[in-house]
Amino acid sequence: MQSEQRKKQIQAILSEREFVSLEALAREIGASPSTIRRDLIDLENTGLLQRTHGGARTVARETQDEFAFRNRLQRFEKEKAAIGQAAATLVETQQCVICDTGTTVYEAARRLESKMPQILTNSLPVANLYASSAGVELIVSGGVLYPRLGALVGPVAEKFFGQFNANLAIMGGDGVTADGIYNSHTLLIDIQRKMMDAAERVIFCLDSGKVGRRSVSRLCDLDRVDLLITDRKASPEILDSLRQRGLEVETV
Amino acid sequence: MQSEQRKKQIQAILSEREFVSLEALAREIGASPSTIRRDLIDLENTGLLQRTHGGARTVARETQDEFAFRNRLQRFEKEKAAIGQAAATLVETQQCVICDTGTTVYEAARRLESKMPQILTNSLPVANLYASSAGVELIVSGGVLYPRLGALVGPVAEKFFGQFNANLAIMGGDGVTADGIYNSHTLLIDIQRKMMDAAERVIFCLDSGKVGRRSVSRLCDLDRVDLLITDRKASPEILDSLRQRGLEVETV
DNA sequence: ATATTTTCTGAAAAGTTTTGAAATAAACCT
DNA sequence: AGGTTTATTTCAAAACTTTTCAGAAAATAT
Repeated sequence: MQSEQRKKQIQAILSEREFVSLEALAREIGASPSTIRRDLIDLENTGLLQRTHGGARTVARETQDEFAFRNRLQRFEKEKAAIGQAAATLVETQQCVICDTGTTVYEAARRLESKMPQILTNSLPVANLYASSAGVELIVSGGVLYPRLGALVGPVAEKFFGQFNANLAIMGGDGVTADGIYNSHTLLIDIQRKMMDAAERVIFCLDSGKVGRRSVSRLCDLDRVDLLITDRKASPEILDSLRQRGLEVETV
Repeated sequence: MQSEQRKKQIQAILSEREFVSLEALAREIGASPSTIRRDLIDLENTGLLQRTHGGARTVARETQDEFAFRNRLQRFEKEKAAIGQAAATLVETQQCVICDTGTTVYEAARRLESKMPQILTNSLPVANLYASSAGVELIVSGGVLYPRLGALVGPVAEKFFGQFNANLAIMGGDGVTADGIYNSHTLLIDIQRKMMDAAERVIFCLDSGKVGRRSVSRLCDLDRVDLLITDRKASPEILDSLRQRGLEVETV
């Protein structure tokens, strides 16, 4: 059997188990340990696995699923998509839009291509959306990458949003009550405030699971928000209480 | 049987399996190994498959190519990987490394995980590498996304690299002669200079196709470079002329 | 239609790369 | 520390490629 074929087989085996011993590989593939070892060296050099004593293991990150957040997209998937769609229609051609991190904002961002917008973002997933599209001008804030979210955080990101002015900010969060908007990621809060300061109009996109909920950190009062978009499953009582506080609410 | 007919058959076979041995092809098609081999050479030259020892494989592997730049990775693929590997070994644990844009630098960057480095970069592909890896601290420069390269450019990116100090800069380019390093992407030049200023040690990774070549813009003199890593196919005469100018050159 | 040139094919010789085994060195475990 | 397991190095055999060449097939010219 040829080297290419063997390497493919090794990768297939490693995609199922996390670790394989050299001995097991040699047995399963039917080649000598020396040969397998050489294959492993090659595969390690191309970054496809990690060699260990006695075998090999998968390299830590899964190159397939870019972001852990992709998985979270499952919950309220349809609702998030509808909210995103509604937010995207509020953007006019060639406007400058700030896009926050989070799945719902991501759903909005991916529907903006036809508007030829200028997008300011600290979200790596959003940046990747338009990485090979010439129609959208995408400006990425700098910052330290916060792995779980794919968000750029820290002083560099914060300063970035202090420099610009935008027509619109499409924001996300983890909860909203009559007391204000909440977010569980404390690192993001200061950046989100700067985003809101920089935008003429602030829109929050929160699925119904977040309406009426609080989270660790309070981001802002409701009067800092121009529009909340959520879905029809949200409790009407709570939405009423928000409207009474002067917040414009749209349900989709 | 005609050559065109055989080639069509080879492609049909390869569209089903990912790899075929020469022997199997010769048997299935009913031609001598010599003939099949010549067909494979032709098909490889037109980029329709990749020849290997003992057979051929489809070229369309790595379905995850998020970026157009991935396609360019085909040329000098092995050389770039080897150069990247060599550059990665120069990084010590927990060092701070600046990673430029470009495929060769990308190959180096993806081999840094075990070094637990702090990476500063304006390359979106590099950022994505460690988007869900906690072991690497990744700091992304801000900037306007230049779609074709996945690079962040402009004053934000330039200023970013002016703020930091790093142990090492792993750089790419489009050409090197005794007159200096060249790059065809003018937008990147100013940023690259800032990267080099910020690093204690500057390493350029250029495959042999770029040795002895010039390009539109001159990036810097050779004395700004601490080490050039290239592959063995590079012309020895030109490498000698570079060494005579005091440049340290490593071939892999 | 026939002769001549050109291209293509398959086989053999010469040169590389790859492989598995043995010897040596390093790493791991208790 | 001592014993065991795993890696690295080394080397000859095997497998594969490239080169070369003569004959067959195809194309072109006469």
